[in-house]
Amino acid sequence: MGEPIVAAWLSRSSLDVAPELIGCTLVRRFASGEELRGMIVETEAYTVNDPACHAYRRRTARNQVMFGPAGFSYIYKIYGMYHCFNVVTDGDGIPSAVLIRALQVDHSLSTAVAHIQHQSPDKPHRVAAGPGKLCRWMQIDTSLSSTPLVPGSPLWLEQRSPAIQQAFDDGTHTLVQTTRIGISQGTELPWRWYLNESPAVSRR
DNA sequence: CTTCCGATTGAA
DNA sequence: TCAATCGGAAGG
Repeated sequence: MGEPIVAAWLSRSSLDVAPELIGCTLVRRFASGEELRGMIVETEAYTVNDPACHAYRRRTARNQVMFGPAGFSYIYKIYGMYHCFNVVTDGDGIPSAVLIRALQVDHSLSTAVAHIQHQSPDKPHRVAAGPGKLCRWMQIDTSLSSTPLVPGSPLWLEQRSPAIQQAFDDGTHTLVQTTRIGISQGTELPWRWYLNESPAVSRR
């Protein structure tokens, strides 16, 4: 277990938070007490005055949580069959979020039940290599939207471990910054980041 | 109300 | 390259 990420740390521009979330851990906790973990290896930032942001046009029932304070989940259904998980960032009244696009899973930490529940055609290291895939693997759906990201909740975040931070510091881990995927507006904005050394990045 | 289409994925 | 599949958002 790492140090929990608190709302204050997320209360900054999504453009600052998104790259810093790489190497951090997303934790999914079930009512049974079972937990699934994955290291974040790919993120995208969405912010104000960003035509690709769901909150660009107006406040709606779906995107309202993005208008509130940082530290909550924003989860939506896409293409009628997948879900996407976001972390709400920045101050109250500033709609912005970071889309978590891929997790690197350490299968030695996964429990037997978790293995049974995720039947995926992919190789094990790719089970969470994409925003829709990570939600499928962690069993995340819209019922978990607007959840506070704090320990003991169904979802929370943990800071980079000392070992991971060291890997960034000594250059073993490097970040790639590029343009976002799957959008039709704001395509020129370089607001996607991924861990170059990870095999779990959705797309390069 | 009706129409359109998407912050995706996996198969052809 | 393209279909699956459906809820939210836009348009009339």
